Amino acid sequence: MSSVPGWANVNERRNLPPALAVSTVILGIREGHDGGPDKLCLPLVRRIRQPHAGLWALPGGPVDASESLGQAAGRSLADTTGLRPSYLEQLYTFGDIDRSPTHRLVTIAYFALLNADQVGATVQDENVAWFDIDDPNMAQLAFDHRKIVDYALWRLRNKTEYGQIAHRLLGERFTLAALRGVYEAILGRRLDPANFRRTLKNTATIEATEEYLAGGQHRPPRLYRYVGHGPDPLEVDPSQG
Amino acid sequence: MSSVPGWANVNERRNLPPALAVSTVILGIREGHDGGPDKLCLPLVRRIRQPHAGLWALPGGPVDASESLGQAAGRSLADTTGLRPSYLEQLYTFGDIDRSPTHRLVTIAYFALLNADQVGATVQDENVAWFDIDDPNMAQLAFDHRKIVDYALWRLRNKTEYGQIAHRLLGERFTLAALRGVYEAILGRRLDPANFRRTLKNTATIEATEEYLAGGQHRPPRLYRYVGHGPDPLEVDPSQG
DNA sequence: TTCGTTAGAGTCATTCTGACATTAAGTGTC
DNA sequence: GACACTTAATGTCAGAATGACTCTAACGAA
Repeated sequence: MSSVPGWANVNERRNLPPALAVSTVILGIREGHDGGPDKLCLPLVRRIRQPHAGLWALPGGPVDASESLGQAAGRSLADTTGLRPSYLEQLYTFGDIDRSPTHRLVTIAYFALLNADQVGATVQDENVAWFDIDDPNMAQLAFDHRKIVDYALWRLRNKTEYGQIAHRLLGERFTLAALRGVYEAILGRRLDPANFRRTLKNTATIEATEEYLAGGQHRPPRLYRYVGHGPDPLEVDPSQG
Repeated sequence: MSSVPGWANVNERRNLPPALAVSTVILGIREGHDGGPDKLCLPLVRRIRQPHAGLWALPGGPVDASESLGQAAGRSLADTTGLRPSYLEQLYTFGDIDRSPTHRLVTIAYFALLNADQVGATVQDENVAWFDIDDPNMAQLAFDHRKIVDYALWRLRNKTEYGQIAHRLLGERFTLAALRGVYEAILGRRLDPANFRRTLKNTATIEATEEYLAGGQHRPPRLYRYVGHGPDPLEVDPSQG
């Protein structure tokens, strides 16, 4: 993030089009401790340049002339955090005049999901860290990034089809209890295990495998697999990024 | 649309940030003739400059440095068509590299609704015209505007809350039959009048008035009013545009 | 072997939904 | 004025979906 192509300094860019950037809200799931509920969490990067140097911000960067918007989101994410999420979806474009104190900045916000394995493998240092969504440190982020995070959570909770979303927060195979934990973290309330099982069996996007999860304390649960249909019309394929 | 501030020509803008524009899909409702179902329709403007000169396109224009994105959508809409819709919502941002043959163009698409009175009062000339969404002329639009229209229709059909949307396509007061016509046009299928009435009574966002619509051929229907709650977190207020 | 815990299936009452019947209230025709 | 016709509005009923709950199965730990 030291030399930023495409972003001229304030004086140079009078009368030029707005600077264009992408930022990504990356959500992952973290197991609750002491049997508590699972929690949604996300990685933030510390800003090392003005404006808002020192504050935590969403990972992102400027849009390169040679890449599409989705590609820019995927690339800038890999550059700043090393993460390559399995799901990437455009969220909203923020372009109020005064959202940056130094220049006119239009940000296309993306929304990404990471499965549990990827969350665990993340390297953290003093400039990249994970926060629970209810962490007090989340109160003050750079720019209007707090607003962007809130909007991402609102969208997640109002998704009509959780199937896709939930399975992308887990691995390829998962137990129904783990899937229920994801739903509970998103919705913020407990669900009845029996009814949850029945409902999912009717959706036909979840398929039982013949494998069971061994090594637990109690009766080993069956593993399931997601067999959902095609993506939304404008969903991003992160493998192209 | 003759002199477009902010858009340099192709040679000038090598190595500059992408050009930023807004385009708006404005949907209105038109009564079906011969008792047929109501139809969704939208206004298009004919392009008078390259690229794609002569083709029909969504109304829009570049984003001015002094206005927010929503304001740019509202203003460019008034400039090109004279329309001032009662509802404006951001749809999606399109930024593929090759979506314009002459330059890198990022378009923030908006989605607007007009009520029946506003549709009727629109002036049409050879460069501004309304089309039914199933009109064959809609097959070839400038840029990727056909894709934008399709996405707007998909979003409209998948809205969880039709209440707001439907009432903005009608006037302040409306009959249940008119509201049902809007739903049928959006969903593309007939609905049972009795069940439709029952469902709406349970939503509590529609309120009966003491007025009746006179002048019809048959039993005069009661007029209803929309009393919905607040807007979505990021909904645009078009009165600010 | 017993106990504690989770997996998974089943029961039952309530609510929601689609299909359809019935009554109410106006206009136009003879 | 009687009648047919059309739409408005309410009611009924069966099947599906939902929430709360019970019961049995299968493991590890003691």
